Amino acid sequence: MASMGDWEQKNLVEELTLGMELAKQLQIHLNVPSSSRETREVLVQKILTSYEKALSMLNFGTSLVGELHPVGGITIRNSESPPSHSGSPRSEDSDRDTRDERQIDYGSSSRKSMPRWTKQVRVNPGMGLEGPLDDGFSWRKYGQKAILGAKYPRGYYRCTHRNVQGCLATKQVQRSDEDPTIFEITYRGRHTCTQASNLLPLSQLRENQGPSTNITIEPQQNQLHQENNPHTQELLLNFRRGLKVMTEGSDSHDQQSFPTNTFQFPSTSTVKPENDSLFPPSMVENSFVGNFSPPFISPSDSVTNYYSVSPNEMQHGFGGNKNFQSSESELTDHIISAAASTTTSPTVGLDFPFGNVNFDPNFTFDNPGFLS
DNA sequence: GAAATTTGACCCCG
DNA sequence: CGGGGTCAAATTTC
Repeated sequence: MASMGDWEQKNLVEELTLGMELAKQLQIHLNVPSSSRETREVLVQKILTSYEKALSMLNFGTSLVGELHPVGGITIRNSESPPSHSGSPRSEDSDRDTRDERQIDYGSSSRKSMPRWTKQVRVNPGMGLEGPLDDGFSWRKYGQKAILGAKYPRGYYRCTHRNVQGCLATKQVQRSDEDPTIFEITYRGRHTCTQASNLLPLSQLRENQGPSTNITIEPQQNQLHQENNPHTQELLLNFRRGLKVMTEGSDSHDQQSFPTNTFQFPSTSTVKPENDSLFPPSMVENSFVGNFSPPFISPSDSVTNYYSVSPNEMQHGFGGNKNFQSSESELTDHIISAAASTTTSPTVGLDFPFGNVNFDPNFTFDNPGFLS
């Protein structure tokens, strides 16, 4: 594992460098009248992706979005204006893009304590559906129900590969009463399926993987707080690149233990509009999967956090160890909401979770060459 | 014909 | 008891 640190770091540097290059390109484009807006946006997008990825690399161990209390309690972050369905119609029209906010809550629940987080996505009819529509996973609808007080029915989806791979991830899509453009998508459980299609990193992985298998992710029990913050997950997803992950917990808890998982990634999405949706699948969903912060990251020595991403998940951790949380059952209800994008770039499809990403304060780049 | 969706029944929990 | 979630048979779609 130690070797990985370098590897990660190297990647981080590369990623940031890439971001810088992209920014330069954008700069150039800004001065070139002929460059299309699209081109610029593409660049912006790439830049964002690059940074997100970089952040995700360092973010792992510490950050959760905002600050979750290490142990429990409820945290609410950045609650921009929650979609005020009821109250005043969102007067802010400034941002029409798909904005999303989400809240997570680690489930208190019972048996399957799986983490659960909600994302609200707003889709603009006008725009292309560029949004993050795809979370990359394939979902199969297994139910729809009218919910009390809600005008629109709620759709229930589960991972298509559930039977085959035991992927327990599910999501619920509920359209907001008044603003049909807003969809609240609640994800439960992480994907364990391997529908990888775009595993870019594969090549890298191979090289790196030592004796062991390539990306292996084992369920890890994070006994720490819950680190899986959706943001991170999202980040991960967004870049569909995986890194590697190592985890230590080897014991699998209740749920199924997937032997080693490889990360999964989304690539195809098969989301379809449900009957209640007015829009095409433009709505999105995103899912991610877990990540966590490996226990091995020490706060003090920052840099070495290598980390990896695995959009995979470990599903234990949350519920699995009830011990750590038993004392406060509440901790399960962390809620984080993030508002992401600012009014800028209406057309950016990605939402980015930035706003809340925290760096590890201690983090330092050892690498002198970093961003040189 | 296989796979996905629809939809009412069924189940669990508060 | 009722709401919310899931199952599963029927049906539709590919």
